[in-house]
Amino acid sequence: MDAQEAMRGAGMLDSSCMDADSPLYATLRRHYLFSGLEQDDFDTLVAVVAAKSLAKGEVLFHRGDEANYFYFLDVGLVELNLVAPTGEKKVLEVVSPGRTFAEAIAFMQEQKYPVTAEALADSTLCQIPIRSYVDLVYANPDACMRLLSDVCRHLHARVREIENLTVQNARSRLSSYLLDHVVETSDDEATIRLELPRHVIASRLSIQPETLSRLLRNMVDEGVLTIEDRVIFVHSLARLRPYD
Amino acid sequence: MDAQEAMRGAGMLDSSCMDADSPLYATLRRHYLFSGLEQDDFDTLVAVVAAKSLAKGEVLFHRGDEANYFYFLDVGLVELNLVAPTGEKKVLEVVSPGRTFAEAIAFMQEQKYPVTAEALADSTLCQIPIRSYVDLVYANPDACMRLLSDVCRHLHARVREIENLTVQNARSRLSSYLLDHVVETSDDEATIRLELPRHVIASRLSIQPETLSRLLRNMVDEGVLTIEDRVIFVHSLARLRPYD
DNA sequence: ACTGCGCCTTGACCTGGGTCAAGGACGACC
DNA sequence: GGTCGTCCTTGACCCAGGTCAAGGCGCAGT
Repeated sequence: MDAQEAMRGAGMLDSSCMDADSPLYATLRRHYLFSGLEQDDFDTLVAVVAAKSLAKGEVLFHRGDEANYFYFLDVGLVELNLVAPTGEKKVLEVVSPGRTFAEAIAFMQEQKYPVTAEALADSTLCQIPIRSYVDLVYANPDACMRLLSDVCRHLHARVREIENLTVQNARSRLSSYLLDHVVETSDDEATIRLELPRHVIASRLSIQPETLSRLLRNMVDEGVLTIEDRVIFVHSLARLRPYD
Repeated sequence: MDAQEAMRGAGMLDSSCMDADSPLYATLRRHYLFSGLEQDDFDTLVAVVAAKSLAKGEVLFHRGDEANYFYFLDVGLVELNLVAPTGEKKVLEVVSPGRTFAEAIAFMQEQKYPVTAEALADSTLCQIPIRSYVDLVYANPDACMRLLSDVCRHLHARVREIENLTVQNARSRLSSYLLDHVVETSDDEATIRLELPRHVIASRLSIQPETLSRLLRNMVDEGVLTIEDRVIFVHSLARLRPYD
């Protein structure tokens, strides 16, 4: 019990390296941050990669922690957030399976996580030592270029987010969010599936859950959409974005 | 007259390549994006670099323009901004001499400027073909690493900005701005020089000029600081950030 | 000297969205 | 089947900051 508790505290860690025939090995191999690597290089890297599991609500790392690893999410959901001195939390990003996160700190002067990572659901991930990866990249222009483009994409996403926050209001931010999550569309109608709990969505949009609730209510009242639990039917995509 | 007008329209361009003994050549050589390059590589690059000058208010490129160049600012001041469909403008960043900008788009999938660049003062800059630079970097791990760290620094700055916008209010954003612009400090006092017109500062902070004016007024009324045109004397640094 | 034009300040007013408080709906566990 | 916890909704109220309108100040051009 004690031992188990201790492991939970830092997330469970399985140091045994991955098998070359495991599905995870293959998935990782195909990831764009690794696909450019030579087979040998990849194998040396995998040897220092550890599997890790997190229970829902567990924190993987805190903002300001020394950053020695970046992560690949295999199963689950991880949120990257900022916490204000006053205690309020802002969700910057929600990472879904198949994606890496925190790879960008590898090249920052200050080797500290600029965000906090917390599991939104029970999750399993791969912990990749930054140092080892950087060494490989250094010798591999292709990987370097991919990494650059990856980081630039992040940068661009952040610029768009700042735009959302400053030149758009809550309603249009919600519209953008909804449009980004359409699962099926035809003509002027669409179906949307909300994959996250409402309060996480609210934080992503930098509004309060109450406001999110009210905005959705308004849209329903306007006849723009109908809501059935986590599924939303948009009746008029045109009217979803009134002031563009 | 006609010819001059035409040139102004797109900014004046001087295609003659730089002399190896000009001060600008030396400055560029020392810039961290170039200092890692071999002398030969640098010289081939310089051969395709063009000098450009902009009058105050002139736009260098618009958001969405095809991106073939990034820039080094030699003299002047350039603002990077976003314009909302409604016409309001948000200043993302103000570039001062000695800095490069737009280097990050080099590695984005979409080769379009994500922001608009506008001269805040008469400026002269170097126009560097992205393609040529990328080719060099590709062959040069050192330069690649520097570039990565540069882009990551930008990314981190954006994350901090999002934090400012969401978890801090206008007053603390202003405090942060002031603290970032201290020119002289001793004990609990400091002197600050505002290098930019008030309305540009306001936009950087995502507030209206009126609000900026009022916030400064409040601080003066509270006895926290005194203002003399563009110079601000802070009497109590402690009281500048009341709620941290 | 006069006029015009940026740029800043001030006041009066308005509103989007936050805060607080009170439930309702649903599932998990005993 | 209760009861607790989590998540969501709704209503009432409030406030930071935006908007609108009216000057003030400095300086460039004639």
